[in-house]
Amino acid sequence: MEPDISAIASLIGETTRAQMLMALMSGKALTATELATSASITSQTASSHLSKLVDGHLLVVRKQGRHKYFQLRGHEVAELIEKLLTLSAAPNTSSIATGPSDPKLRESRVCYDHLAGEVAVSLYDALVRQGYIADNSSETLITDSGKAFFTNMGADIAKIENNKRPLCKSCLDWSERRNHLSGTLGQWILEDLLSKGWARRDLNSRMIHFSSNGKTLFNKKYGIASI
Amino acid sequence: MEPDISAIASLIGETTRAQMLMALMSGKALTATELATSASITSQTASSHLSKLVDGHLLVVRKQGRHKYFQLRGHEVAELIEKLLTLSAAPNTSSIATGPSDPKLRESRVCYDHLAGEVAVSLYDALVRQGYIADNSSETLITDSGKAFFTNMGADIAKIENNKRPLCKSCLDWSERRNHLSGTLGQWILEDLLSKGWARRDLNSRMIHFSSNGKTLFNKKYGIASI
DNA sequence: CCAATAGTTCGATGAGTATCGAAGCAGGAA
DNA sequence: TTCCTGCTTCGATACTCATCGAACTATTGG
Repeated sequence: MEPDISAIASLIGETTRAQMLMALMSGKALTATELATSASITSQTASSHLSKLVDGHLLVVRKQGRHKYFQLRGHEVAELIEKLLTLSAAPNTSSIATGPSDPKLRESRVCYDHLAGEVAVSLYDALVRQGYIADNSSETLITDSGKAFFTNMGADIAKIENNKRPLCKSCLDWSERRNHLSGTLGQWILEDLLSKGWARRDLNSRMIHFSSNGKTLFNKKYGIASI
Repeated sequence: MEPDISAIASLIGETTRAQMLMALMSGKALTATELATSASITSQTASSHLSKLVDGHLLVVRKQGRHKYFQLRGHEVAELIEKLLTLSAAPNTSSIATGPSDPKLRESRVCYDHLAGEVAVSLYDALVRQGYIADNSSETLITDSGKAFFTNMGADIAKIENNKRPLCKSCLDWSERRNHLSGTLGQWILEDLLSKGWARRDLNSRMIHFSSNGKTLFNKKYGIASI
């Protein structure tokens, strides 16, 4: 028998559940009540939805005291949602025509485990321009000079390369409609800039807030031309 | 506003519509009645579903006389369904535990525009073994000797490479749980072996039937060790 | 022109399910 | 213990939507 794709799709195909999943695209683990309030429903309803999402293997749950922390099951689930995002954003751009309600969200946000938005697209372009990654329109690769560059930045390339997941992967940005960097390297960049204190996650959204100093350093280190 | 992923997901999240989409994963254009019978519903119901799928930009329709031919909108939609397939197949393997009902389907089938199943996995392995493609666990690439090999096979590499779509792309096979070849090269291989008459599409399913002679030639040309 | 086939529209029915109030359970705090 | 909070279970309600019969439009073939 072919697997039944409708089971998983119908889990996502419900507005409130979809809202919860989008909230979890921040990569953070959220409690049941946090997810309930973010989707504007009661805790009873949220509980029902969340158990369905866990049963459907889209979420994992970790119990901690009297709290239950929910998270996306892994990057595979995140990638599925990304694909849905780009397909959802594509056709309506002309018909809805209104810009994004939140310009800050358009500028920089988290896409599960890597950076997205204008900043991420600029970063991608800058890395290509400097020859650290190569985008030959078929696939995205890290170059030798790129490996040297990231090693110099403090990354353990061998470690993050030794993974089933691709090191580099271009991921279509739904707001910019251009490539940004995903994969384990994209993951490292996000973790690195958070640990360096250049930016911090928003508490309640997928947004990323750069400090003005952090933004300057980020642009300088990665050779991004600031306007 | 973030795009609403639930709209598209709910289109797929209905069993009969999902069946129709799976039927269209054969890559062929099918008429409304063909899709209706394949999903065991009346033409009225099918008509309703199909118009929703077209409105949701998952299908395109082409009118020809009194027939309406439906097709997946493009490889992006096919890739979304592939991702759903692998996620759907993954968790239940141990719980359901039964093999695929149709061993022929497991052996070789079409995945929108490329080959899938055991044959496709063997092909992938053979190409890697001979150094025609390189799978460095991060991404899949065609090598120079691979380019020479496929040019010798009659492919116009420059033409199929000059595309927004990746030339090589590994695609996880849901039945084998291993990589097979997708992308424009995977597309070329399928078209080539069909045009050479080594195999033919099944009329009513995603199955691919190799002629015994065609299978021998296929194995020989691509250096696949037959058991 | 008439018959046959492909597909659509409309309306009624029915199944599935999201929602929340009320009650219950469990972990942590006083 | 007693209270408070986070989460779950149960049951009733309401809403969405898949389904099909019946009637209708459009295209092809004689």
